[in-house]
Amino acid sequence: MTTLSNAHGRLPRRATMSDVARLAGVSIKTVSRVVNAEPGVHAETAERVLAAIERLGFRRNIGALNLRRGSSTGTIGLVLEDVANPFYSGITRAAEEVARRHGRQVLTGSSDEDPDRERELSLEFCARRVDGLIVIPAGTRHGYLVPEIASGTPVVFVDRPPGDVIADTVLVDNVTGAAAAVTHLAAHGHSRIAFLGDAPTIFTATERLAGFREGCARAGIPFDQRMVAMGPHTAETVAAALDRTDATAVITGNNRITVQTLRVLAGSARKPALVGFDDFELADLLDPPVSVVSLDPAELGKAAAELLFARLDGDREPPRRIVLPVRLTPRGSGEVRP
Amino acid sequence: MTTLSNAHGRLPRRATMSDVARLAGVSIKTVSRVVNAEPGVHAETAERVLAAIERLGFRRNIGALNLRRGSSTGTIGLVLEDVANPFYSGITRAAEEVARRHGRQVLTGSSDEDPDRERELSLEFCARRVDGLIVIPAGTRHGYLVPEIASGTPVVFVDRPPGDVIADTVLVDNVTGAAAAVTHLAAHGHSRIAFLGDAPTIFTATERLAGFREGCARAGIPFDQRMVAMGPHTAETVAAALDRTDATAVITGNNRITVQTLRVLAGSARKPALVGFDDFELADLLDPPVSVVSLDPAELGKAAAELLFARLDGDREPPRRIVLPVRLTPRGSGEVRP
DNA sequence: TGCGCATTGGACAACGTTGTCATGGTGCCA
DNA sequence: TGGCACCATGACAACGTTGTCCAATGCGCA
Repeated sequence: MTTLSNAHGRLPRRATMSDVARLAGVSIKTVSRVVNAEPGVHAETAERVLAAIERLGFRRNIGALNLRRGSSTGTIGLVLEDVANPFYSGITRAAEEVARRHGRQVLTGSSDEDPDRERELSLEFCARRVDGLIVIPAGTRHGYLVPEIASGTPVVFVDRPPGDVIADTVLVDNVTGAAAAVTHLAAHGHSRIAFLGDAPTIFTATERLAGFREGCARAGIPFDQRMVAMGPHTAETVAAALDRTDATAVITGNNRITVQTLRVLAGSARKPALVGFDDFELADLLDPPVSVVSLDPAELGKAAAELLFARLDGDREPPRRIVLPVRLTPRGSGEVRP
Repeated sequence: MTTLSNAHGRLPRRATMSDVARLAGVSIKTVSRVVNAEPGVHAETAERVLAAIERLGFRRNIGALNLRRGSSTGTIGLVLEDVANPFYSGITRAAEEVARRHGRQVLTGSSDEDPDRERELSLEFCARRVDGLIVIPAGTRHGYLVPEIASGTPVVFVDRPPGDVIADTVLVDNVTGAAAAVTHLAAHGHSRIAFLGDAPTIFTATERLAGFREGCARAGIPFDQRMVAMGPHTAETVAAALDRTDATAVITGNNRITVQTLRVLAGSARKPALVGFDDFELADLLDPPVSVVSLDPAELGKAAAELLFARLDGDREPPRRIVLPVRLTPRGSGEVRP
């Protein structure tokens, strides 16, 4: 049992090849050869070097290696809104997985929907010379990335498209999904359907609203602005929106809003039909089980990362826009009769 | 609208200070001065340099900077089990937050409970010269980190203690928590209580089992090995365990098992009382609402990161072991009568 | 005119590593 | 014994940056 601490004080300096070389009585280059398992080192010498490495706890400095080799840093950057949100952590995990297969590690950062923070994170990642960048945009202006991409750092945008530039983007089919939700509810007899969406500054929010309108039109339901409440949402705004309408059904614009709404409804006598955008754990165990329009976030993350690595592998086609289909999963909450 | 791509082919090289200097007609050092806002550069010269920087899309290479300065790389590493699990992504977010306050960025990696992967990730982070490491151990042997810590990379273990070394650790009070769950159930008249825990190789699993035994003893319930099923768990193993016992109440050992159990129970006529370890979103909206023993993962992440940064700020005290209290949150599922 | 001084710019080394090339020693064969 | 190939090892430069130091220029002032 070893005690891991520096209670003795004085911050030590990490051993370098130079230290190892001195201890082993060889040149730096020989140490390098041993570390890289290059041939041409006498077995006995290698032995001595390895002993010195062990003794000093030497570990090769990857930063210096990257500088010297001028090659990949073996990292990619991932800028998202909030890792603690299961939607984004699902994306993170999938991206991490793909990165691992390609021998890369992942730098993550949460922007909290703050465009400045998104920019700051992205640019700092670039300054660290990540091999590529996956960005879930918080802002609507991404010109700041032009020089980065021009300099060879591929960028893939996920879930929302970039503003004022054209670049690789992976989206989900928000419009079709929201329209499908309306169609589903209409098929169950609903005609007074409320839509609780996120802030209109957020791409997915307006897309889903557009899908809602489209669905209403197709179902012959006149669009009524009073049935729409865009976020950001708190329990109060959700409650107020529901009180304001006589809706028999509600479509919620993302997983956070769905949860807010479920909480509000739990404390209310009203039981409108409900279809949420984004799936969430236990949705099937609620009473009634919550119907959702969803896509596995892992698919988004995977698609984005694979697109990124295709670029890193030399894909020079014009920017792609991938739109992943969503799936309506009826579970009960959308079938409640008016 | 700019198209961000390299459709023209040929991977470009990033501009360096040397390129900027050539374009601006000055020496490299002058560029450095401008970039670092050092005094002693004629305004007009600085202007030229800035123009060149802009034109070339130059961004200072942080790797080279760190090498030269020999200082901090401005990163910390976080090795966890699975970012997609809300418990760990909560820790991640909190650690990220603290890191941000200290001007650091976070490298994350999921070990998937694989000790080799944990080791690989940790050592690679060290090779990248992270300023510190936060590890949620998958394995039980951590001697491999001794040289790293001796070389000045502080390491903090979270949620589970390290094996065969003594180091900074942040845990939760698993024993007390599990015992409290038993006490709670006993107070509601239960004496046949099952415990579904994770694999006994996992520290928290055995601790919680110990707490379970302690709680039984205190409540005067004879401990019965047949009431215990340790994981890993699937829907089948959970169902089998429940079928095998005549338990009127169940304690589940972590958030995954709780969810598995809820699913199994949803398809069953039995409605045992239930107390889960770890809170989870919507636990309060299930029917009945699920009682839990829990701690906000953010508190764990925050405590760990703060301990790490205390070390980085020069704290040389002997290794600390912080045990955070857990809280029993009765919500209904634990009150079901036998 | 000569001197000191402030201002501005540049040469050079170094961070830790590896690629290129050179060197010294050994063994083999004619 | 001379020539040669080969093995093991090392010297040096370079990656991109900054810290240290020195040089050149221009100014004020005696």
